[in-house]
Amino acid sequence: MAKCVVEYIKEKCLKKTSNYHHGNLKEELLKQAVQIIQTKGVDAVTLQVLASELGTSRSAIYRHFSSKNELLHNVLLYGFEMFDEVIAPIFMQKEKSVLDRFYLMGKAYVQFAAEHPNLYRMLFGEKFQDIREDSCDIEDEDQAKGFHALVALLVEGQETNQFKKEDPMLVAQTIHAQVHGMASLYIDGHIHIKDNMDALYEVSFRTMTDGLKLK
Amino acid sequence: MAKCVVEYIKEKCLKKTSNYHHGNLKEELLKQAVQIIQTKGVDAVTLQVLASELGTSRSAIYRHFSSKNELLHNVLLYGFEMFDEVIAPIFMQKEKSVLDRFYLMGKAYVQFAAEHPNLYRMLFGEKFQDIREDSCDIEDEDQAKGFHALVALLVEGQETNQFKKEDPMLVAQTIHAQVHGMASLYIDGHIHIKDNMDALYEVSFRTMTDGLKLK
DNA sequence: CATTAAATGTAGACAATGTTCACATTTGTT
DNA sequence: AACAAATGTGAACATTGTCTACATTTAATG
Repeated sequence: MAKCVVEYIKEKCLKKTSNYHHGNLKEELLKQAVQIIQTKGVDAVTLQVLASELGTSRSAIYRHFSSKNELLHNVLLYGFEMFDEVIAPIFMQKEKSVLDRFYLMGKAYVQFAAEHPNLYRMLFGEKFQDIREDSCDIEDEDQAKGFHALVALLVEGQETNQFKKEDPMLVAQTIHAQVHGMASLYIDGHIHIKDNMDALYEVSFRTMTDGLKLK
Repeated sequence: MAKCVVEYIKEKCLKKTSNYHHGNLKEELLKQAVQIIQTKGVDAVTLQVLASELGTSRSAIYRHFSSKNELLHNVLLYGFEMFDEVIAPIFMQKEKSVLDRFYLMGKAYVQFAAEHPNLYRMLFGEKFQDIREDSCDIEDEDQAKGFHALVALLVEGQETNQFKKEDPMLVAQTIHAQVHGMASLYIDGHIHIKDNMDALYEVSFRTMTDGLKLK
């Protein structure tokens, strides 16, 4: 009922000027794709849906992207930017203690995954492995940026005699595995115990940091 | 070249008796599906490929499975059995110390994922979340079997004053997150540093157990 | 053994998918 | 004003999962 009206208005608005040339179809396509991904998952992104939602045709999309995969590739870039803007700044808060920054980083990481499960799966899952490898942009600029900050934080902890002296790279990967594991298990339905994700995070953080500390 | 001969022989063998009734198509379908999954991933499992590989037609499959998804569901059952046969026995080796059993369990877990990445992704990934939830068989008998053994091991460690007294369920999930995280990052291409997966496991194990131990 | 019923396999259709191609329209430049 | 570049359209294609009507083989029953 109400949806019909919405559809009607949308149609009107889209037809406003000429209806042939859309103007900024490329950007609209990306926005629409992101929205569908977040609400219904990446498999729900269909050229047909994408096109009709924007009042155009499937083949028009190929004027802006050489393939569906290339479109998703662009979405991935946005996703990594978003992710980075959430995580990276935390490492820079030098006024906070090393442990506090650890805590906040992990929390933010898990929360991002919980709030954007479908996007998170795209960023770290299998499906777009090739895309990540192809574009050096991502591995080196975005994701690795956060990772290197993590390593730096570990070194800082070691040099101030708070942490044991293990290989910082390996420790960073250990920590990444911990938060990625929590996030993945959560968004893939392996943590049933009624919403005690917070309690799990506390125990994980305590265990991990106790393991890192100098005795 | 050689493939043509193989195809020819396979055709001959399949045609041996009657060529109409296959005999044990259901089992063959499952086997074939598993093989394709392990070599090319679950997305490569196509009814067309499945059928022609076995010298039959797409629609014949529907005499044995109500849908492609139900076929994959059966594969999932086999997968969980395999997984369980690898992991569960380790917990039972009472002659070994608690820490040793931890070490071996985690190692076996990660190795299973590394050796059967596509199968592992099916078992713990998002795609078959619904299937896992539907069939209580899996959650309660198989996967949870290993999980409960892990909890029991933790309790044993606590009662013998080796481990801190945290909620065993939450600690078990922490540990699961750690190994699942390692496994996932590895098979999804996030651990590049030349095959030092073993070194990573050592650091992770040390950190985790140091965090669990009573000081 | 003959007949019937159940199990199993086949061919063809369907809609939906991503992709391509020839063609149409709009925009920008000379 | 004319032309070229950019952008959008509609029809076609092969491939996907699924369904239906029909064929054949196997099993059971008289």
